[in-house]
Order: sequence, then C-alpha cells, then structure tokens
Amino acid sequence: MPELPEVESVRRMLAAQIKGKRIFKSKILLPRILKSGSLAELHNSTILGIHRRGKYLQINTNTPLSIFFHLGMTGSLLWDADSTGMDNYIRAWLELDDGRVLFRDIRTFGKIWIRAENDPPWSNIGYEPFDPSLTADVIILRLQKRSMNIKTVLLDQKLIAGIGNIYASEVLYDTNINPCKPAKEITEDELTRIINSIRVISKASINSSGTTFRDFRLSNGKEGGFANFLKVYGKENDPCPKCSTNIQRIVLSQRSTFFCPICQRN
DNA sequence: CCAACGTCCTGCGTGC
DNA sequence: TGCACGCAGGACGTTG
Repeated sequence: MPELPEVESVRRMLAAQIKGKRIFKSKILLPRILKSGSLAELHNSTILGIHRRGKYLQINTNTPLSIFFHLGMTGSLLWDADSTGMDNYIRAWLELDDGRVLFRDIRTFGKIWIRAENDPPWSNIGYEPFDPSLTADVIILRLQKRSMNIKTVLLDQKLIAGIGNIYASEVLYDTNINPCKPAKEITEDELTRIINSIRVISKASINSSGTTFRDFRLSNGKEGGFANFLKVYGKENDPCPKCSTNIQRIVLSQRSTFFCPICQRN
C-alpha cells in the first residue's frame, strides 16, 4: 500500500532514471486503468521532471500535458532497462530512449490519467505533511467537526494528504493516542504532536526507501527497508516496544488498526 | 456537510 | 490434497 513515503521513494529513484529522456512509444495493456486522455499524446515528448502530491505522482513533459499516476494498493513503476521485466501484471508501459517504464499492478486499483499539467486528477486534496503552513491551528476546527475516530480521519486525504493504513497506526502509537478516540476530542496539543509525528516518521521511512509489507517495490524492483522499523502495524500479539503489553489488532471502518492498549489508553 | 457501506481486484491464508 | 471462501485496502460512489 504505497503511502507518502513509498510514493516519494519511487519518485526520487524514478526521477534519476527517466528525467530528460524522450517518450517514443507507449502501450496500455489494461484499458480501464487509463482514466482520461491518451498516452499517444505524449509520444515524442521529453520528460522534464516527476512530482508527488499526496500519494499521486505526476510526470511533467515539455508539452502542456502530464502523466498522473496513483499506485492504488499494489501498483509499482519499474525502470526496465533491459526488457526483462515484462510479466502478466504489467498494465501499461512507456518506451524511452534506453529502456521502459513499466506500470505493474497486481490488484489493478492503480490509475493513470493524461491531463493538462495544471489540471490534476485530485480534488480538494489536503495539506502536504511537509508543508510548513500545516499547523494544528489551521485544521483543528475541521477535526472538531468529525465524530469519527481519529485513525479513520487520518486516512481522509482531504485533511492531510499521503497517510495510509500503515502510517496511521504508527503515528498514533508514536503519539500515545488511542485510535478509537473521536477526532472531535483531539486537543490542539495532541494534533500538534500528530503532525510532528507524521513528519518524523515519514522522513525516517523515506530515508529507508519506504515500507515493503508485501507488494511495494522501488523503481529498481527492490524492497523498501522501513518494515524493519514498524512498531505496531502487522504486529498483533507482539510485545509493545515501550511497555511489552501485547499489541492489539482491531477493525475501524473496515480497516485493520494496530495499537498498544496500555500506551494508547487515551 | 458527514457517516456507513459497497465496489473494484487478485494472491494468499485458512478451514473443512 | 484440493477446493471454496474470506481477507487485505485506496478512493470513490451511493445512500441516508
């Protein structure tokens, strides 16, 4: 489940692999992943850069059009220099000067859009976690309108962009906040701690090239290293690193949620 | 506006 | 051993 650190890790590696190169050809193997436009519109254009917004990636070209990607659950963008990466899960590819970018996606929740550079597919997307203008005081009023538990609200991309199921659990564990706590009861001080923790954990994860829990791969096909540093996600019945109580797994809004019942009592 | 829940999809783990 | 089934979840659509 590529979240902000995973998408950012892909962005950095892929940028080094494809920046400045020309798109000669392309192929969509699974048409329903293409949500707007046509890759053919980008043939003979040059890749100028690659950007991230939340969990979205945007490849900018020397035309008014960009290619936007969302990796969904199991999507990956792979740099395939020697044409050895083709398999049954490749859903699209771009042929560049000296290799291919493969869009590989097992569960096919990923999406591609060809749209104007300044007309992205996201709407009402929330703050970037590293945006300095994101402070507790600017979103506390919106939080206080939500009766839903804080863990589920952290997954809402319209509030803060980029948090997914893994980091929502990790951040609340780091801040000793119970995932079931109604968002409206979160204090401004707690929200400040949450924002800070999102930044610290995201940065640490990016430094390890993200979390490979099962399917995530970097654009060179390798796994991210942050799974070794997860404290609670996927750790049901393992001892809490802080107090040794068994980590619990519960389901909130149909999503697995992991927490320490002692450290995160409140 | 918000919440609840279904939908999409395929590999894998479980249980009979 | 083999097969059926349920689970995993990001974003969005529908319903209330």
